Amino acid sequence: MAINSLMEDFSSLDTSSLVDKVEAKLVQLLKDQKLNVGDSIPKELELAERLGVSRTVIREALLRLRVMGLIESKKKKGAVITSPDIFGIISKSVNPHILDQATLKEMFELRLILEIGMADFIFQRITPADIRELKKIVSKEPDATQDYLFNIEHEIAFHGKLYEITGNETLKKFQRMLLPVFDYVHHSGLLKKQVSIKRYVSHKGLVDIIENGSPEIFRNAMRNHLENHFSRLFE
Amino acid sequence: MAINSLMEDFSSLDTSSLVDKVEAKLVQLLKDQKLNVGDSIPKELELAERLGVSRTVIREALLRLRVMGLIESKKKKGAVITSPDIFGIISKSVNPHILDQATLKEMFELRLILEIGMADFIFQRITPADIRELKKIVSKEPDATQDYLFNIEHEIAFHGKLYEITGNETLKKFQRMLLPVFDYVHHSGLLKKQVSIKRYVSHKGLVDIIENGSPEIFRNAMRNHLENHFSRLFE
DNA sequence: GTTATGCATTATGTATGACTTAATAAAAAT
DNA sequence: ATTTTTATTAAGTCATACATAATGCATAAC
Repeated sequence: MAINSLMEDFSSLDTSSLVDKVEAKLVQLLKDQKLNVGDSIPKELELAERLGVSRTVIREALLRLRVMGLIESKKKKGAVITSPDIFGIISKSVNPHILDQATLKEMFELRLILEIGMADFIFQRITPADIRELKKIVSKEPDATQDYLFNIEHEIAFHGKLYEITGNETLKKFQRMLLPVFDYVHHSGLLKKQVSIKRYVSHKGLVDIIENGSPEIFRNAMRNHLENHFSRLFE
Repeated sequence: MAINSLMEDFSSLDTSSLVDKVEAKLVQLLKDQKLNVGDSIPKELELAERLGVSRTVIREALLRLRVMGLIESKKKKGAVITSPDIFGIISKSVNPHILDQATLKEMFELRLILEIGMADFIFQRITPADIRELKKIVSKEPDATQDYLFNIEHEIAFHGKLYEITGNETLKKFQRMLLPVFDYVHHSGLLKKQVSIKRYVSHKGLVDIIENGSPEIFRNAMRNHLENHFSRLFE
């Protein structure tokens, strides 16, 4: 029993640093005081005084918030609250060369999941202008013999447009984050070799379905279109 | 011509702070030198000396890397490279109270996309043990009249298990990040009121399909299962 | 010989004060 | 009234000192 309570004391040992605490306090300040985007928070010195720590600590804590995209600090004006662009922030820190291989492979999979799952949003929000643009992109589709880079570019243009059609900016940013990863994984030795470059449902086929089909049909078509990628994962 | 070169000067105007530059240099160091996870980078003072800036600047730059999850600094041992847990990092900064409404709604949509899109991975990687567990969860399914919190808990248990089955840890972390957002959006006035709580394909129905059906069938069933959410977005 | 214990060392963490720079506001000049 | 100058303010940068905690080594204990 005595040991038990001792253990509890151990587990509840506060291992967090001063900066950690200040950071938590500041985040809570943002939450509690219902501060809106654009509002400015107290000056470094004032915070330092109020929390009874040095300006150094305050600066580090504020810096963390800044890296997380919660605030933006301007000279003279102090720090103002910003609407955090999460994926903008992290896409900066998503570096295929640094991420471990397991994570990279999982992000590769994530793309496949997204493109199959987003069918309903495409059908719900597509406009005639979108369809025209898709057709324009498809009309420029290079045949397999053409320059590799040109193929990549076309891939990105087509699939990127699909993301755009969903009208979901967060999703689009997510894709932008995934792009370099996908390319990296595709060419690294991380996956099995591409067995056959059979051509499944083409981009043109997908556009036809978008125009005349349904989300259900589109999902299966997209799944088929991505078969080359899936087979490298599953077989 | 003069104007042109002037413009170039403008565009290339270096607006970045000292810390920005040091940060970039450090990231490049990680990339170039092919440093592996676990390797340690030079000490603060050494970096300060080599780059000709104060330790303060170095510390700020290192702090950024730390917030991004690229390094971890230990006393005495200096900073060591870590495998960044991206979603772990951002889920810390995903705070429904701080994110703007548009982003929140988009993240709500993101969940729907994921759960429909992940069918293939479920079917590919599911084990008999998984099916048993799913059935166990379903057997405890509360009827609609029961305690609200209990329902939520059940929802999370079931859908969380599905994510787990995909074997994609990154996806799972992503879900954990989305969870509070989803709950928040569900109850805020952000979406249209839930028109009818018709019951579509049930959890039990989904399990049956997982056992005897195919990814194609599952996708449509899941789409139907989520109809209540979709209708709040689309109608 | 192996295991504790204590001590010195080292690198990050925190504190303080001074100075630089840039943005804003106030004052002065036109 | 508008522009220019000046002063002020708060963040950015620097230097230094000390605190704290982890590591390794030396010594002591068994």
